Amino acid sequence: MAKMSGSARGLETRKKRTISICLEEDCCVQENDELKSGKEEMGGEREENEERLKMKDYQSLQLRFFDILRREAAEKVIADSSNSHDETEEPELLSLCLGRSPRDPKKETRIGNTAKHKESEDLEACLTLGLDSNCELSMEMVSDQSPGETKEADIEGTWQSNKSVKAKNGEDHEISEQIPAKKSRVSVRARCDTPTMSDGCQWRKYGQKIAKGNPCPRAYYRCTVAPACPVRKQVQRCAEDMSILITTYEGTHNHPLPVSATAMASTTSAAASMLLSGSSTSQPVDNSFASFTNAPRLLNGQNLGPFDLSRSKEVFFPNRDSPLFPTITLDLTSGSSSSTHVNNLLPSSFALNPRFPPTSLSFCSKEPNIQQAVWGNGVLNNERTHMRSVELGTQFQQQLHQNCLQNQAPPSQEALAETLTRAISTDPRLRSVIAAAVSSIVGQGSTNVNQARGGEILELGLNLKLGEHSQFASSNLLAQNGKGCLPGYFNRLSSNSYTGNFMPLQPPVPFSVSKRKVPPTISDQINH
DNA sequence: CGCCTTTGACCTGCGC
DNA sequence: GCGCAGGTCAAAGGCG
Repeated sequence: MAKMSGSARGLETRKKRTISICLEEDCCVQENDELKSGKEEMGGEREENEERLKMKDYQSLQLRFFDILRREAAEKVIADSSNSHDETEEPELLSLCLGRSPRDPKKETRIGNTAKHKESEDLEACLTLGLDSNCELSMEMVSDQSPGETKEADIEGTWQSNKSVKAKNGEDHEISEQIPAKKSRVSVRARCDTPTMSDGCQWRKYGQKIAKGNPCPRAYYRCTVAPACPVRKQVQRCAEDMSILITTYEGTHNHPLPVSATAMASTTSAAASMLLSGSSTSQPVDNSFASFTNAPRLLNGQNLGPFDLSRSKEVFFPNRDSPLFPTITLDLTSGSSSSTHVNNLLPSSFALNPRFPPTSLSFCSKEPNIQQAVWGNGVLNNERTHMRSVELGTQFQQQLHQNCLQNQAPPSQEALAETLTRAISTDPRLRSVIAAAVSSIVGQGSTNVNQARGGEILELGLNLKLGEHSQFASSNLLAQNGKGCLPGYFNRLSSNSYTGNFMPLQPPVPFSVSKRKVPPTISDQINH
C-alpha cells in the first residue's frame, strides 16, 4: 500500500515538475505529451502495484492457510500424546502453567480433557484471535505512541484495568483512559524465602486474596514510588512448592526508577519486549511452525535457528485468569519440573494445551555449577541475580549448557566469556534484550523513557536485527555511562579476563530492602 | 503523624 | 439471573 502511494506520489511530483517546467518554457505541446506519458506511466505502475498487492495478499493468505493446517495436524499429535498423561501430570501442569491459572484446575482439566470436541472451534478462534491481537499489538506499538501521552506500548507489561478499575477519582480515570485494551504481564517464578522479591521498588500492599486452588494467599501490591504509578504486582507462593514465589508484574512505571529498581524493570521490560515483539508479528513467512514464527524472522527474513527464544514464546490468549493479557513467564527456579532443561524451552503445559501455551522463558539449568556460576545460588532474591536472567538470554544459556554437557565440567571464565561473546554476536535477540535492559537503565532519568520504552525496544530490536547498530547496542549502549548496571556475569567478565566490547559496569546499588517486612539479614546474606 | 498492613465489603466479568 | 472468583477499595489498627 505504502509502495503504491509512494510511487503514485512520485509520479505526481514528477508530473507537477514537468508541468512547471513546461509553463516556464511556455511549451504547451510538450506539456501535453508529458502529461500523456505520465498518465500512461502512472496507469502502468498502478496495475503493476495492484498485481503485486494481489499476489502478496494471496501469498499471505496461502501461508496462513497452510500454517493452520500444519498447526492443526501438529496439535492433534500433541494432544493425542498428552491425553494419556493428563491425569497423572496434572499437578505438574499446575506448577508449570505460570502464564495461566495454576489455581483453576477445573479449567485446566476442561482444556486438557473435555474440550476436545471444541478443538477445531477453539483452534479457529485462537487463530483468529491471534491474528487480531497481533494486529492490535502492532498498531499499539506503532501508532498509539503519541508524544506526551503516557500510552504505554507496554513492553514491561501494562497495568490492565479495563476489567475492574473504577474511575473513582480523576487519577484513576486518567489512567484508565490511557490503557490500551491489551496488556502484557510478566510473571517471574523464583525460589525465594522472603515474603516478596525485593526488586528495588517501593510497594504498598492493597489487598490479599485466597485464590482458588492455592492455599497461599495472593497479595496485591501497588508501586508507591510515584503516586500515580500504574504498576502493580501480584505475589503468590506456588501451591506445589512453597519455596517458589510467583511475582506477576503489570504496568509500566511512569516515573524515574530508583537505580536498584531498574534491574527488575529491565528484566520484565525485556522479557515482555520479547513477548510482544514476537506476538506482534506472527504471520508465517516460512515453513516453520506458525506459533514459533515471529518478529525477527519477519524483520529480516532470517530464521534465528535452533536457539531461537521465540520457540518458547506465544501470545497468551485470553482465559479466565488473565482475560486479555499476553503473559510471559520467567522461570528462574532451579530444578523446576517445568523446564529444568534449557534445551526444552517449551513448557510441558504446551503439550497439554497447545493452543494456549504460556510464554515461558526458562533460565534454569540442570547443571548446579552452571547455576551457581550464572545465577548465583539459584535464588532470585535480588535484582542482580534477576538481571542476569535477561542479560544472558536463552541462547547463551543453551550454549553454556551444551558446553558443560560436552565438557562435564564447570565453565571457566574464558569459556564463559567466549560463549557469551558468541551468543551476543550470533543472537540478535539477545543483543536486543541486552540493549533493552540497558536502555531502560541509561534513560532512567527521563520519564519519557519509560513511556516510550516499548517503541524504543522494538526499534532497537529492529535495528539490531537488521544488523545496523549492533555495535551501538553491544558497546555504545553499554558504555554510554558508568551508571549502567549490567551486573554479575558481565562484571565478572570485564573484571577478569574479558576484554571485548563490554565496559566494566558497576553493579547496581544493593537492592533495597522492604522497609519492614523483609528481614535485612536474609537480604544481606543473599547479597553477600 | 505518616506510612503500611490487614481484612471485610464491594465491584466486575464470566460460566452455568 | 445467580453464583463464583478475581481484583480493588477503604476503614481500622499497628509500627517507627
